[in-house]
Amino acid sequence: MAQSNPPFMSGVPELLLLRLLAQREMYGYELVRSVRLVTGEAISLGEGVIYPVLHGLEKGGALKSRRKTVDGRTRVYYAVTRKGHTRLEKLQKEWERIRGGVSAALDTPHHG
Amino acid sequence: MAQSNPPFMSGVPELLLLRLLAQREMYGYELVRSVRLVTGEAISLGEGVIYPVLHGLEKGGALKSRRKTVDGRTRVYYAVTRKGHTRLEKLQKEWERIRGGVSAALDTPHHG
DNA sequence: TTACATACCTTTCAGTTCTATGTATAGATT
DNA sequence: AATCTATACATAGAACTGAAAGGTATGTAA
Repeated sequence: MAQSNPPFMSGVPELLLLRLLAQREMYGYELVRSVRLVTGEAISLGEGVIYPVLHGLEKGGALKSRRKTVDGRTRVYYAVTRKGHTRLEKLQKEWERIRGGVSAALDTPHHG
Repeated sequence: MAQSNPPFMSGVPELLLLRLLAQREMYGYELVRSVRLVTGEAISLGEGVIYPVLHGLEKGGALKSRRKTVDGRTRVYYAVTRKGHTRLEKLQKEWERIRGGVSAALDTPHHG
């Protein structure tokens, strides 16, 4: 069946990519591996997820890209703009709000 | 504009409703207020969100309902079935996985 | 009779992730 | 030479699902 919309993932790819790129510029394929790494293998994003998000963020002015050829291969490096930093902060606050709300609900002891 | 797909909310309504109903049976309108309460006002779900989720869960066998008239008003009370408990546990684990992954990523210190 | 809170429900919209698929090159293996 | 694997970018289509808006109806209070 291939469950196409797993729960709790909306907004997560965007947040993770912005966060990683806020540390240093990276290219798409590198981000695929990096997401797995920094999330402790908990979250894995395919290229089909990563690239559309990168393109969308660049279109929206949150990222800027530059091409670079390394070992005969062309890579597209992405970096966060000022606008992207603002977007990242906003997303982080939003994540914290939802996370806190869900935690509060789950921490309520239930008899069962 | 009314941002129709806010980030980080996918799966959250279902998780919260199952969790609340695991404590005691409740009716739709009551759940609307209860969600706000237990999340410390962080999360608010409208009736247009609640009812479809309840119907979907009942259809899937996770909830069972019974009608009850109180003060001349008919209420539909929902309770979690065994299947619903299984579903809740699964969702909780899933939430914990994503939450952990994102936390790990965000906790990584970044130079900026 | 007006207004409001309660109580239920459906329709429509729109945004997002995911899988699957496709192209192309470099390097290693056979 | 041929094949395989990893790298690197990209798009298309499907499925899911939360939100807003609208609709019906009743009890209570002003």
